[in-house]
Amino acid sequence: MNLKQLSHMLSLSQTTVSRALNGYPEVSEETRRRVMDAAKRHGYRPNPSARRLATGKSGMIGYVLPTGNAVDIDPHFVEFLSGLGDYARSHELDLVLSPADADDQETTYRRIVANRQVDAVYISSPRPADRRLALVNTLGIPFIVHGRSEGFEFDYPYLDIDNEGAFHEAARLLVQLGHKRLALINGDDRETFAIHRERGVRQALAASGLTLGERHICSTTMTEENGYRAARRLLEESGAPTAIVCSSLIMALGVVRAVRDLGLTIPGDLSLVAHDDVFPWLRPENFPVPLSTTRSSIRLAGARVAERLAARISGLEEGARGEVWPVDLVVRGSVAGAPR
Amino acid sequence: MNLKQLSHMLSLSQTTVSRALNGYPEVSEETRRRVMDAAKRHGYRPNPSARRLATGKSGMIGYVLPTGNAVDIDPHFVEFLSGLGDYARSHELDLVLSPADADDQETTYRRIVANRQVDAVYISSPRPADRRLALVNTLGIPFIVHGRSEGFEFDYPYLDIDNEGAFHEAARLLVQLGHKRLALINGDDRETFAIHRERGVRQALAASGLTLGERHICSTTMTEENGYRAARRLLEESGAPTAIVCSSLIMALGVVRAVRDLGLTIPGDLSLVAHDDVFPWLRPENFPVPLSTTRSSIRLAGARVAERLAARISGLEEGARGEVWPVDLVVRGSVAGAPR
DNA sequence: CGAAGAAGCCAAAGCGCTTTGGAAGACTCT
DNA sequence: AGAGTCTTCCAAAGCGCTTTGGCTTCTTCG
Repeated sequence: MNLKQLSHMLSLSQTTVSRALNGYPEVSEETRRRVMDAAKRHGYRPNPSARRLATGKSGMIGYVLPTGNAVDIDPHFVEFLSGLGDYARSHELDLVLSPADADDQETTYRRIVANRQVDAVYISSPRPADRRLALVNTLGIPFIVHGRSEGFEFDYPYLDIDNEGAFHEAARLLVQLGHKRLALINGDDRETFAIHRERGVRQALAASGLTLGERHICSTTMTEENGYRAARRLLEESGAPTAIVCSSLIMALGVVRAVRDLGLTIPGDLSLVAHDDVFPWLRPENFPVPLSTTRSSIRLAGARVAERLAARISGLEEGARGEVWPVDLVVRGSVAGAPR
Repeated sequence: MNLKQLSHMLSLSQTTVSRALNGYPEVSEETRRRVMDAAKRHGYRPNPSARRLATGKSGMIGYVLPTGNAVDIDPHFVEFLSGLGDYARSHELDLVLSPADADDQETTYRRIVANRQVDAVYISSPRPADRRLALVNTLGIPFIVHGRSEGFEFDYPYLDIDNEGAFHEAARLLVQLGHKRLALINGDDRETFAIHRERGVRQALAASGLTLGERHICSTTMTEENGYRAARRLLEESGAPTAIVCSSLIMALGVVRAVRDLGLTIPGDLSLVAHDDVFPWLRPENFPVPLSTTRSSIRLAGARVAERLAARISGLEEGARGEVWPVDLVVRGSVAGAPR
């Protein structure tokens, strides 16, 4: 059942039927009702390929997926996706994943824009002066950044959590508990979120006249193993930290293992706070010692990003609105006063 | 630059240019070269929307993503995706994720097929007599199942690992080590993979005249917490198992925690084997006691599925070929002779 | 009463590609 | 030489929608 047949059946022109269906004003209410009715009765669905060719709109949103043998997709991605799906599902919005060589995403961005494959894209894990951002900005496709970049002349729309504030709070709490030697086990410090977190910790320390020792900061991919290694190194050196702030629950798993291996205890010998993106399959309250966290649901962020992308596509949202979500500090058993 | 302009520029008809570009034989080699050359020089790229409207082919593969408030996407998904991306990237094949209400995926399948949004789909985590399978089979869209179903009249193309064999091996090893009371902490037993694993364990036990006690089998979503709960229940009852086979590394995390909480040790009091899908961020060799596993890279499976989907789209693969990958049993420190 | 304006509809021209059904010329064969 | 067969190309008809420009008909108002 296509437009031609439907309009024939109604003894109307394709123009009128098309307009009736798409809510244009040049058609009487009565006619519109008749058309809508017939369309529903016969289960008419406009052919997206045709609509697309005519309008250039695809009704899909895009994400360029960095891949490569040495590239691992972050497990956070799947939670973000859940949220995105939650929104997209109810709006018949599909997501196109375009895999790209992690070292050359530009080609892919250009392709999906030139081909008009998607109406909008989102960008995640941005870095300072991220080239992708500059690119999509000049390409002129609607976009939203999940996270933030730095060092651009122009503004851009984004959704981020208050990483700096969150880690500031976490560090401040630890300082208040008497800790003088803090360490930060961070994610990849080429990414903005990690920079913000470090900044938050440093500022909290500075506020009490403390500093983050040069050897008291690590930044690596967020795996259990890297968490373990970092913690071991930190804890085995002289002047070991009495508190650690950690960028991910998965790394915290490694920290906990290291602490155990060294015969130490949490929070007796070491206080630990980690960031929790809220995974359904790994919860901080279930750590051997319930883990204090800075918490923010990445899934909700996914839903919000989808919502805003949809709004931008339909022109409801414009400009470079940035949105920063506050982060909860949830105190559990893994923190205590500094040992002496 | 579109076909019209290009053909004008070459003083050829659109027909000829189109055919030259698409490798049809009705065009002389010399003309073809001229056309190819000009196309490359002017960076001509056929408009996919137009091609799509004309041919009905989209050059994309699809996946219906079950979503919902109570639905969590499995973290395995991201690894599978990495593999899929590895292949797809080098073939300019995009993946369309169509989020659907987990309880009504049929509508979405029908939509993407009717709209010809994708050229092929894959189905994951199938259950016995899975309706999605019957559906795509009748809808006539090329597909591949990642995993297997059971109880259908028809054959279908799939890629699966030898779950039954893997768990058979694991259980057999434990039995050989003298364990008489085994337990299985499984995934959701409505899914075929879980059924196969259970079958494998049961058969290994049966071969030695043993059985899997009714209360020695659990099946739940694969989270750390569920692993913990299952293990606690198992280990606190009288007649507790001396060995556990576990369907996921994440659950195994919970098992290890439970063992610790109860003051027991691995492998002294309990031997443990888990299935490892090979996550970059959580590795069995880094468990407190290196974990024995049945190992199979889900990432490689993703790449293979993409490859086969591409083959099916281009007609290189036909029929209902099933492919079952063997699984490695990797023995590490977490297994030992049964305590007495 | 006639002109101007609004409302409601339509025919047809795109969008940019593929594919059908020839047609013209070159070549082979009897 | 004439019939038949390839080879190589082309014009035009789709694919199914949106949108432009215009044409009636009906109101409204001086």
